Amino acid sequence: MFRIGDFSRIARVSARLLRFYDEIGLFTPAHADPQTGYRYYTVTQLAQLNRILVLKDLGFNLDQVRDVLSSNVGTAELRNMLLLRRNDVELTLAAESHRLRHIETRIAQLESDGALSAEDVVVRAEPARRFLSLRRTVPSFSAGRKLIVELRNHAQQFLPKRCPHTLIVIAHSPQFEQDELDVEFGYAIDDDELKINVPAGAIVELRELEAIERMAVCVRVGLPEDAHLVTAKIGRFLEASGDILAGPSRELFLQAPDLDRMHEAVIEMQFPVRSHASDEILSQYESR
Amino acid sequence: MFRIGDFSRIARVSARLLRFYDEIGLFTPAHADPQTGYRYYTVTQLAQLNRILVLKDLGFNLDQVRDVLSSNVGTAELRNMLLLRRNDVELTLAAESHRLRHIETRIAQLESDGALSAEDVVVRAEPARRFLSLRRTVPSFSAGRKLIVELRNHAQQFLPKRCPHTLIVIAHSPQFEQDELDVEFGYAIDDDELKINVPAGAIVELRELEAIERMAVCVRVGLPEDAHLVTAKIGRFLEASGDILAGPSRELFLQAPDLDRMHEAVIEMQFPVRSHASDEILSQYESR
DNA sequence: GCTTGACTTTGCCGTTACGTCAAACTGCAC
DNA sequence: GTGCAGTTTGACGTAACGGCAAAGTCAAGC
Repeated sequence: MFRIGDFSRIARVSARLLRFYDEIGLFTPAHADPQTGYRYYTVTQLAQLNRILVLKDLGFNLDQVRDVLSSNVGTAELRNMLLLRRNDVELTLAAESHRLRHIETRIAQLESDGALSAEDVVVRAEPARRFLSLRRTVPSFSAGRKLIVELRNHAQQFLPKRCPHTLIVIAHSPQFEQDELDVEFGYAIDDDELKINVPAGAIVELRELEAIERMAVCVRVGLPEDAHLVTAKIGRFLEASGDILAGPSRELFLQAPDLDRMHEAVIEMQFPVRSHASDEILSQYESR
Repeated sequence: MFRIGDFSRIARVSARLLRFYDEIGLFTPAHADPQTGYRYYTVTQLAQLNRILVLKDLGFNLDQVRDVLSSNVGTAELRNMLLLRRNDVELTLAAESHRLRHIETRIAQLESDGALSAEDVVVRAEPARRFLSLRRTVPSFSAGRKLIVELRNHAQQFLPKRCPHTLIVIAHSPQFEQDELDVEFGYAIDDDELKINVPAGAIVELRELEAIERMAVCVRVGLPEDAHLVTAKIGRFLEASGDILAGPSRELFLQAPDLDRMHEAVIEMQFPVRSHASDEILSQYESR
């Protein structure tokens, strides 16, 4: 029988932690003096404690450790938990190596430019949403603007009064095409539950706007004519980070005023990206 | 000027987070109505917020983000911070891939044995300490036991009354030698500040016991004759985890009673280990 | 038996970066 | 005026502990 101090020195665990584990019922002393409250541990408890530490090392949280130890879980379930853990660790591993590459990008930038550029480009995930849209091939962007009116006219009848929706323009043709632009104008529906019925023959079409796992995003204020500034920024970002474009870009109208006051518009430009190198690094771990 | 809800939707961060950032002074709204307390944000603040998100993405905590943004840090300092971050990320990366290998080891064990074996072997770091010892070559372990008495007799004069110390036995010769055992008996001094003077001619010698980064550890109770059980356990652990032995093993007497009651002793067996595979994985990232 | 110092107890606060209510107040449309 | 969506502050919860303080306990020395 050891008192908590001796036991903590032997087990190389702080006495505070032993008390904590006692408190949460994860690891209770073999004996506790009812008078004084003193905790007494036995050598055989060293093995128990070590089991806890091992499971913790594997990345399980204390609730899971408790479950495993109290044998609430059988072998099969334990195997599943381990497989889940492996998955999690692989994800964090991938995320961390991504992060590492970003950091190195920044260091390189700092050394060449002396400043952080491309600093307002952010990468994030974009969820899937329903999309009520029409798609056309137009000769120019300015011609495309008329499509906004057309979209509004044809879409409004299918949208309930107070249905939140966002105007999104998708550029299906590659950036620097000649004078044939394949663009899609549509409203993204935020409410997933809402029922919308669009007949087959309608001019607008209801489809799913795909989710994008990694979307490089930059906000622009003002006329679409300023878009090239943002494009250049994204270009520098891609160059620096080693990512590549992975799909048609989108323009999301965060704040869309009337057509005659477009310079007050707030537009988020979205570019799906894919990491060129991370696949290799990932396969490292996936191949085991 | 946006109210917090619109701004949060545009920036894709929760309103609660914006209030929190305001509260901690990281990101304050461009304007706040003194009457109502309503927060108002401008489009230009989107860029500021994005800068914050980028730095957070790189793994900086909010204090560091604040420092970087308030330009308390120059370019050189920022570079240093990035280098430090890179180091940290590389460490977590290495730790995670270690963890992944451990998890896979456990899965494999589970699939072959149907149970978790080697479960009470723990790997941890061992700090460097001063070591007051004598080293001999003896024919057998039982002969070695006399060395405990000799050590005590010769070491006591150099140790102050209440100096905490731990008996450690180091097996310098490989595990399964013939009948020549190179062993070292000594006391590890816990108090680093304490001055200890050992003359050059003394039988015991004061040296530094090296720190071990990864020490596989297992606690044993009772006679040294039972040591082979633990050795076998460690062996299985190494086999399963793919680690290899990386130095002389140690026996640390956690609770050393009198010589005639050795069966009550609590002994921690320590085996320095090195990961065979992790070096390759690490070099992956170190080579950039 | 008494003192002293080392040890232990409980309890409360702090950490990080937010999420989750709850009650009260505001803005805006009808 | 009224309803309702939006906003405010505030308090509490998270995971896994570390730190500190006041009070009680143990064992050894006198």
